Amino acid sequence: MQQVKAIDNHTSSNSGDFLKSVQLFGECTDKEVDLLLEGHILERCTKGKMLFVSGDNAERYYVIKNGWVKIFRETLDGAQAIIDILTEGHTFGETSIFEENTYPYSAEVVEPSEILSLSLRKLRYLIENNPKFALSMLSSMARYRRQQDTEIEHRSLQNAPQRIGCFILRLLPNQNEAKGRPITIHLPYDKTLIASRLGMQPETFSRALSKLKDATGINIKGSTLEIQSIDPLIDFSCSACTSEFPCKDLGCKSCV
Amino acid sequence: MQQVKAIDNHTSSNSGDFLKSVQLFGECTDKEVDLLLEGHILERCTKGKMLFVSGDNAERYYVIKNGWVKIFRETLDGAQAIIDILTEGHTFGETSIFEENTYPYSAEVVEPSEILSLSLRKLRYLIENNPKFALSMLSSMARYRRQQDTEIEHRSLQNAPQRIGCFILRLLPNQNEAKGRPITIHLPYDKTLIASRLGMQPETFSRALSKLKDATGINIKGSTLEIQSIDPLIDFSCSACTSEFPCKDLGCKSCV
DNA sequence: CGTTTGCCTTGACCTTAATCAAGTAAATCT
DNA sequence: AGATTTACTTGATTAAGGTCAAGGCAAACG
Repeated sequence: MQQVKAIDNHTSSNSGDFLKSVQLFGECTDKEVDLLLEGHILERCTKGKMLFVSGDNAERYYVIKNGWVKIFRETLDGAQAIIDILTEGHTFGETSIFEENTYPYSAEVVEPSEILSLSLRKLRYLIENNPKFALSMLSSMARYRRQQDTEIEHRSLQNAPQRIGCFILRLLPNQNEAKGRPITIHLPYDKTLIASRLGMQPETFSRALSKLKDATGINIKGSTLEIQSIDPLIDFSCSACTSEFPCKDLGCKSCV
Repeated sequence: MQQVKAIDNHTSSNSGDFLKSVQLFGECTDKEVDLLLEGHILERCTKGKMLFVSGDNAERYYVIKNGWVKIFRETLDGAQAIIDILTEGHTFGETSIFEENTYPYSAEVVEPSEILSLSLRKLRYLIENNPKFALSMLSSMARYRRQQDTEIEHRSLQNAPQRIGCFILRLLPNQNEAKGRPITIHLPYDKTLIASRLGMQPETFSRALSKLKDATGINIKGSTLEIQSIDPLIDFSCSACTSEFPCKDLGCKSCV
């Protein structure tokens, strides 16, 4: 019993530290974090786990501790529209506070992940009673909104190989430091999924990736990419973009 | 002097009523509305007027009383990415509170419009001091975010004629009442602009519109559309969409 | 009232990406 | 290890939309 409690506390404290590292909760007090964490669940999920389906009744929201989660919707005939694919430090499902308590999209784990789920009720309480937190939340939504604007822009201005190049650049944790030196990166999830994330077919992805290789000199071995310098990638992809590199608006791990 | 003041009050009161009719400000008290309106400017703008350019220092945000405003960004070589085209009751520039006080996009009036501009400082004050208002603002941002999600979805699931059909359906002020009866509508701004709003070339728009005409039996005379029944339009466009008609998420006038 | 301008349409052609169909590589299972 | 599934690649073909060029039409202007 004692032991179980100790473990609980430990877990909770870990999750507390993690929560504070998420931009949205960065300015919360210990007391607030404790409130938010009441009844929290930290789940280790395998690939394929559906967290919720569009239309489900929403009582919880989610924070990704690590891994990747696909946010999407489906038409009646099964075509998927991928809204976003999120990782470490991102939250989802929290806007259901404003949507009659249903989820407006589905969420599926696409790589082994640790996912924290928390009570929407407590989140709502915090928003309603702490103007400062409401401001954090607004700021976080504004950031996401800008990101989606950029997403729409990319779809209309960039072609397939350029979108892939841009996607790769956004995988770099610190784009400025990456300048000029060779890097090896791993694609974070299936190529087929990257393809639909970028709004193209798997075949197109495969071909566009080799065009990108020819154009920028990157090296591809399965899901491992060797990049001698990111400069050619920047030249190739960012020319069709309205913002300069490094792309502030985009969802790399460092700009959660 | 007395007279001028009277006019000012009158104007102010008009704008006050208008502001309260906007969802974002719907729950504001008279006192709050007065605060927001301090130093407001109501400007009658002609087509082509640039309200601000991306990167400009942001001190004011805007509310459209009537007319249409294009929100966009440009690449170095002049290609435009249209983020949105807004009308009556929509606000823009307000997220600059969270963006180091610069506008992340440009705004241009595309049809004769009356535009109200207000102080960002006072908006920020209200957000920081009235949790209820912060909540309204969050709700408004969540609504917009859902709209952008849907926009991304449409770009990937609908083809050109379907996107036009969907655009037309969203012009109807009350989609449910429109069911089954003949309607005449006018395209709200230039076809070329509608084309880029929908992410296609003017030539493609022109051809796609006649495909839509063939498929749904609508009648086109210049910028006037005669629709006997919207049902064929719904069948044609909404089949490639994840939400059922009427499309709740979308920016028709009635869902500001 | 004719001319000009800008907007729109149409036609011909080209590029891109989607689709269809095999084939290969890699991972998982037994 | 061999079998089976899944993910990925490659080739051939097709369709959708983009591009280039020319012409029509209507509103605005002199």
